[in-house]
Amino acid sequence: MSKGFTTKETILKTAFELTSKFGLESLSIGELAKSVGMSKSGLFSHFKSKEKLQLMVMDYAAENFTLKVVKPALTKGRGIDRIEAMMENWVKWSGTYLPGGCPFLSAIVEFDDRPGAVRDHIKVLQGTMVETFARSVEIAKEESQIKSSASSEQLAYELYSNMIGFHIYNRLLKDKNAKVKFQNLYKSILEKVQV
Amino acid sequence: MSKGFTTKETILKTAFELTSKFGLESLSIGELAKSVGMSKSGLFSHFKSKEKLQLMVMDYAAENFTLKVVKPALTKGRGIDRIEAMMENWVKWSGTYLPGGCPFLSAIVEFDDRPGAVRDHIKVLQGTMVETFARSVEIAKEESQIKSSASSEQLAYELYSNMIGFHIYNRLLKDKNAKVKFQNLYKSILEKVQV
DNA sequence: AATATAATAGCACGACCGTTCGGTTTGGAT
DNA sequence: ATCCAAACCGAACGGTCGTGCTATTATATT
Repeated sequence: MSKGFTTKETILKTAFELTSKFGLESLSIGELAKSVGMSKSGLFSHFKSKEKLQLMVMDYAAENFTLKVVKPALTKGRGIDRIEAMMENWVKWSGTYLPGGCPFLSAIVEFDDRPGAVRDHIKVLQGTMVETFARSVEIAKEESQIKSSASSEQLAYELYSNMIGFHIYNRLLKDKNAKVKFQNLYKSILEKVQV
Repeated sequence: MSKGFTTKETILKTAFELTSKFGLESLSIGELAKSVGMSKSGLFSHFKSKEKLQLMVMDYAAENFTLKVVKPALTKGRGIDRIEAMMENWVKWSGTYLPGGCPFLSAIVEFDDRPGAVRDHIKVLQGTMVETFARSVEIAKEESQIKSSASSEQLAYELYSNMIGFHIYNRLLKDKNAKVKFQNLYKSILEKVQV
């Protein structure tokens, strides 16, 4: 019971890193086994199919995101501070913590045209992530820090778009001012609706 | 001379569509040959390597983007009208013209961690695309429609992020209001700096 | 119409893919 | 110390991948 759990965790951690670097699609069982240092079949027996592995990697990534981005922001008070903390945590996550690109983004673009369990799962995970943003905006509205007329769905969309934009500017274009642009945008997004 | 050119164009068109649906990475020569209706080796001889094929597909996509998004907007007058036309053309391109997702976006996330000719090429193409946006903002500044204090680089970033955000909301999350959110954002981005 | 050249097909190659199976090693409970 | 189940390995399977090679067919030029 214990041993199996430990190695499975090790596998998922390595798989998470490989996915960040090369995408969920290119994550091959043979290569993963080599990275972990065990046999292909030994690794495979932990997951009964590649699809199940992919699903678990996405869950691992989601937990990681919650742990590194969402949870630390909860120590901040309810309102705009918390939203800004989540934005800054995201920059750190995307820019320094991850060994490669955002595992969700690659999964999204790789699977949004392939119907199946993986696609459905990513959709759910990204949906809850967007809802988390929308909820934090709602809280800021309850605290009278954001105009009650503002749409939390719209704001969540704007914050989300900014995150993806930063990621591409930072990773592909290697824009040195990507972080500043990101901060400028989320601040002006919030200013616009601030009471 | 003529025949070769025609079939090569046919191949690239099909490859462009397959890339839109499944990504540049998953574009396999065998599958592409089957779609076009010719033999694997016959198709392969047109491109001396898979990498060259990928580069040409990206060029094809860039031409297509220019043709469908940038060029039609040039009929509009210099200034904000033209910027808004490009935004609307992009929605049409991304939402209705393409058979799948944005071929650039998939290429970006698939290759931003794989050094090589493909990565370098995408970087150049996306760079010029962003510069096109920045340039159209510059023009609007020359026409005194946008404050001269506004940073065209910053605005290009904001417009670009919005485009990617829309794409994900529309394709993965299947948000029915994605287009409205997109329009709201680019309008508020432009309003903010309008003279 | 003859000829040179481009375009395409067929076949084979080594490598890797996900998956299965039979056997071996290992760890924890009795 | 014994025993059983869990963990792991090695080898092999049918497929697909990109890429050569040789031969054949179609096209363009003279």
